[in-house]
This record gives sequence, structure tokens and C-alpha cells, in this order.
Amino acid sequence: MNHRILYPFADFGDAMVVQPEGDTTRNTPDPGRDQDGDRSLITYFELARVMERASRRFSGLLRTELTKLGVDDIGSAQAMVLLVIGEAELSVGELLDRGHYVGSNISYYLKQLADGDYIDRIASQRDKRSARIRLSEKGRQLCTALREAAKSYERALSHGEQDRRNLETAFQTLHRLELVWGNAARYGI
Amino acid sequence: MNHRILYPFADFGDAMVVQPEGDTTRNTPDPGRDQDGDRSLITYFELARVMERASRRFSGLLRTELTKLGVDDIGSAQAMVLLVIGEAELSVGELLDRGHYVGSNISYYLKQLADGDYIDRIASQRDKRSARIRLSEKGRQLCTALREAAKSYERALSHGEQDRRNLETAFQTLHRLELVWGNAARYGI
DNA sequence: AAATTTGCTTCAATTTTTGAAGTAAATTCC
DNA sequence: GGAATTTACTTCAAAAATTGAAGCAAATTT
Repeated sequence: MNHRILYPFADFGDAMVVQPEGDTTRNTPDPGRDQDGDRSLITYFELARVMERASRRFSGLLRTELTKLGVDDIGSAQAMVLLVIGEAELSVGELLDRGHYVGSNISYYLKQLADGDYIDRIASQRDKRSARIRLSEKGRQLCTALREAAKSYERALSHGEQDRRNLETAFQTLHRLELVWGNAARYGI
Repeated sequence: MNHRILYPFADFGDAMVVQPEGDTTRNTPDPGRDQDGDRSLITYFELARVMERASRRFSGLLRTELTKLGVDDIGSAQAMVLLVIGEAELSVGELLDRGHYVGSNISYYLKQLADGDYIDRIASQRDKRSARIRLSEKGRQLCTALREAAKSYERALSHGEQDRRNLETAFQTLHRLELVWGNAARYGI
């Protein structure tokens, strides 16, 4: 296990601060200063960019895992939907809320997932318009395999209590951004 | 200015921790527990999901701003490329590294940005294969307008020192994930 | 100077996203 | 209780984004 690869920042510990004029590698532009020379630190654009880049990487990993598992009838986006569903049994509307998908989009994914027998649709007798969705055995197994694969990455990255807290902070911060940006979009700032 | 909207978590301050069994709203599934009942906190999947959702929101805001500004020949993805370029004058390759785009993809964007006169291509006499890219006056103005718009969101969200630190932590954490996931993809875990 | 590499661009095929329209069930309103 | 409206999706067609292979010209190596 190559630690140079897994832990690119040897000094990434309790004192996690941005280096003011660090040795910027080609891949990591210094986010410490914005256009106007303000001493503002991270801007939203930079955060949005790193989110996009990291998401792309994550999709890549998912795709790789799927290929390893011999799954070729769904892509990373569909796998993500499976993971969003998890152990829950929910309606399309609830799934929409969970993932902030667009309706027609999730329909499109669910169709493929249903075609591939990754999910079951159970007609609800309460409301015949909305069937309830849940993972089929096949879907559950795929999710388990993906989560298992993820575990090795977790082990590779999450170490101490501080790392866990950083993940928490990142999650909460992004979640808050998600809410604020969503509300801003709906109601105008 | 509606504070209920802008500050959905009144208690989001120094003690930013996940509520063990919080009052989960419909939009915010409790990430405190995973499938296996481990007391693991944030999983990578959850982080990846929140990144995706927040990115979607951000793109939405960008699109809204573009519409407000009467820009209809480019989308949020292209605007993002403009913002990535910023004040720099760089080659396509450098831009590729900055944003982790795929080559043919950035070509596609740059073509549209060039068609819309948002960027200039300056033939480099050093290496005639790679022109240098920089924002045109039009592109610069658009970026300025977008950054200006972003400022109001910044003001709405970034308050104290703690908030800034949280943004930093989020950025660094995602950046680290980006690297680790990228390396994992290239070399296998 | 031939061969290889670099730094892109183009093209065609896929995949993903979006928006408008449609449908059937549920609910509300006379 | 029946018409009108709303809800909860699905379908469809078009647009946008992404990918991978192939191509090309300049630069570099051999």
C-alpha cells in the first residue's frame, strides 16, 4: 500500500489550514486569494469547482467498481440512485426529495433500474398513482458490493478523530450550502 | 431579508456536530448511521451525494444569474470554465489540469466560448500547437458580474471566523478526496 | 530525416438532462 | 355526486454534456 499515494499531504492533521503561499502543484491552484486581492479565503466558486472535480472522480471510481463487478447495464448515476434508495421503501416523490433529482430524470433512471431488475415496484393500495420502490435482491447485492468496496477507501482516508470531524464539517457545510442555494434559487436571495 | 431561509440552522456555530437522532426533515436524511448499524458517521457515499446535490444547486444559481444578465449563448458549465480561467492566460493543457476536464470536452466548451467572443486565443510563437487562452473583455465582464452576484451569497452565508474555517475544512477535505480518488482510479487502491 | 511524442481538435456515438405534454388517480369544490 | 383541479408521476423529443477514437500539425527524440 503506497502511502505516498494515499496520503498526499503528510501534514494534514489537526492544524489543517491553507498554506498562504504554498508550493502550488500544477493540479492544485492556490485558492488563498481571489481576483480582487481580497484576503478572502475559499470562495463559493472554488468550493463548487472542487465539488465538481471530486464528484467526477467519485463517478469514475463507481464506474470502475461496476466494471470489476461485471455490471454493464447501468452506469454510475444509476448506481448512485440505488445507493440513495438504500434499505428504504419509498415513492418516487420521496426519492426526488432525497436526491434533488428532476422528475423526468429519475423516471428515466428507474426505468433502466427496473429493466435490469435492480429494483421492485410495489403497487401501493393507498395511492395507486405512486408505486413504492425498493431494491430487489440483485440491487441489494450490488449495493452491498459497492459499500464493501467503499470501505477500503474509507480505511485509506479516515484515520483519527480529527479526520472524522473534518468529514463531518465538510458534510454539514455542503449540506448548508445546498439548502441556502436551493432556497436562493426558489425565493431569490 | 429572510433569516429563516438564509440560516436554516440556527444552531450552526462552533459546536457543529451531527445530531445523533435529530428531527430529520424530508429533505435531509439522517446520515448518522449506515446500513450495517455501524456508528460510522459520514460515509463517502453521503459526501458524494451532498456534493452532487450542492453542485446541482450551484449550477442552477449560475444559470439564473446568466439569465438575469441576458446571457443565453452559454450555459453554467461554460460559465464555470470562464471562472476557472479567471485572470490567467493559459494553454488548453493547463486548463485541463485546473479543472480535471477531459480534453475533447474542454475543446467543445472553448469552441462555444470562442464563438460567443468570451475568450481570445493568442497564437503562441513558442509552441504553435497550443494557443494561449484568456478572457476577452466580454468574458471578463461576465465573470465580474458573476462574482459580484456571488458576493451577496457569500455575505449571506459566511459570517464568523468559524464559518470561514468550516469552508476551509470542507475545501481541504474535498480536495484531499479528489486526490485520493483520482490516484485510486489511476493506480488502483 | 525518420520516428515518436505532444497538444490539441474533430467527429460520431452515448449518456444525461431538460421541458413540455400526457395520463390516471386523488382531492376539492360546487 | 359529478365536474374541476391537483397530485404524482411517465413519456417523449430535443438539447446539452460526455466519452473515446481518430486525426493532424508542431515539436522532440533518435
